Amino acid sequence: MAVAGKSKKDVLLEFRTTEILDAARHVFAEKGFNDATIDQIAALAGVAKGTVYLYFESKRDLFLAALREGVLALHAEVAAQLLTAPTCEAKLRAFIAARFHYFSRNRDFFRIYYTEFSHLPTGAANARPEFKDLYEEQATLLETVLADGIQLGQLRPCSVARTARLIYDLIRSALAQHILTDDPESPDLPINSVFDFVWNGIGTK
Amino acid sequence: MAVAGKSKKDVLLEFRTTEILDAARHVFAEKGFNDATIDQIAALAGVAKGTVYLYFESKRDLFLAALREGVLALHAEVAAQLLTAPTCEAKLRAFIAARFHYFSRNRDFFRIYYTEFSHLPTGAANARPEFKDLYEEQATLLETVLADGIQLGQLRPCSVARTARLIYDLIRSALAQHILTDDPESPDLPINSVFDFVWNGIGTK
DNA sequence: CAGCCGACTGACCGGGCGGTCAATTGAGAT
DNA sequence: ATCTCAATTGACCGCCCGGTCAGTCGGCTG
Repeated sequence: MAVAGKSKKDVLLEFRTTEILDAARHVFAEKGFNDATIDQIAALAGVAKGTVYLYFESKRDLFLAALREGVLALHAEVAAQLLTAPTCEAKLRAFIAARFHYFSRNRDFFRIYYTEFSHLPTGAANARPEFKDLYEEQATLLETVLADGIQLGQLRPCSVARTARLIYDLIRSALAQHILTDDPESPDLPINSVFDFVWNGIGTK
Repeated sequence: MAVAGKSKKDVLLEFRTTEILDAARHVFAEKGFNDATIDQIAALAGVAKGTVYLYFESKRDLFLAALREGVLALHAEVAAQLLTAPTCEAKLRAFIAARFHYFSRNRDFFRIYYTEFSHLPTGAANARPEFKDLYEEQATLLETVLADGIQLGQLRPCSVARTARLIYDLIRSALAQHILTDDPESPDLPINSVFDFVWNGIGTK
């Protein structure tokens, strides 16, 4: 049948694509963008170098594809978790927890996400405007939660944009501590620490 | 006199060194380590490429020297400010303010500091153990402030190491927003925002 | 079985840049 | 004026790696 015929080709294509993307994520995570080579990625994926270029335009394109795929999955998961949280406090906690859980399962991805994200604000020549949008999307999600909370009097008034960015980066920082120190510990402790820090600050009353 | 003779040579040496370090900082800040070239740095410093190698062993060595110089100056300034602060609350505020003021005056340096710092926790092949120490030193400073505050009952108990790291990264994040968006605005507003966030959290009460 | 076609291969190319070093310069010393 | 030598120069070298493409392979079709 037509469907099966098409699907057969697609399955192979998707298999190769996944294979290469996984290899890319691993090598990029290990070496960083500049020190990773296409040869290493191809070898890990079990294909020849030329094959990589049948599936991706360039090294940068491959990197961005690996990043994009991960970011989209992350955002989908976070958004889904937010929907199930009733209160503003629960939403904030869900936002933190969802990110911790996702990245605990995708450590290689966290590495490239973390460093790439750090490059963004420098606005260097290697600026990736297409990713500004992906990140903005999440920041906006958090801003909405904050704005609602302030509206309902559950949060102290503050600059929503500024605060959202602070919380966002705070979570990244805590994630780095948790993920990058091959710490197999459950993520529940850091999740609670971060939430408590954000919600209550460090001062007494 | 001997002093003058020696000093004459030293003055030239120091002049060239400074010249090259400033140029390096600017180019590295603009392009990042990999995309910066020694030729660009030499041109900006007004010397030939070979001259750079009379003063620094390698590209990496030059980069580290530029970074180290800035970090040492920063740390000296922060430590000095901390001494003048009587209470734990004042010390925390001084810690934040000193960093904002230093980096406002050294924007090129902030760029390389920021990105280099982001690479550290990834522990990639390009790990720079010598810098772990420089950073640790500051984290320890902050930990001492926190430990004292808890001791005196001015802070809620918490994991000192973990919290110090969170605050440290929070400041970096806020600095990035302030410095990297050619925002000429006075640093006082973000300083207060960060302090308030750290001290009180976002929740009501 | 023959012939076709698209997926895959990997030797090769070219450019870019870190690093070198023989040649040059010029400021004192004699 | 001439010598000396340290500081400086910039043409040059060689490596590395992203990207290419002529050739191979294997499965499907008639």
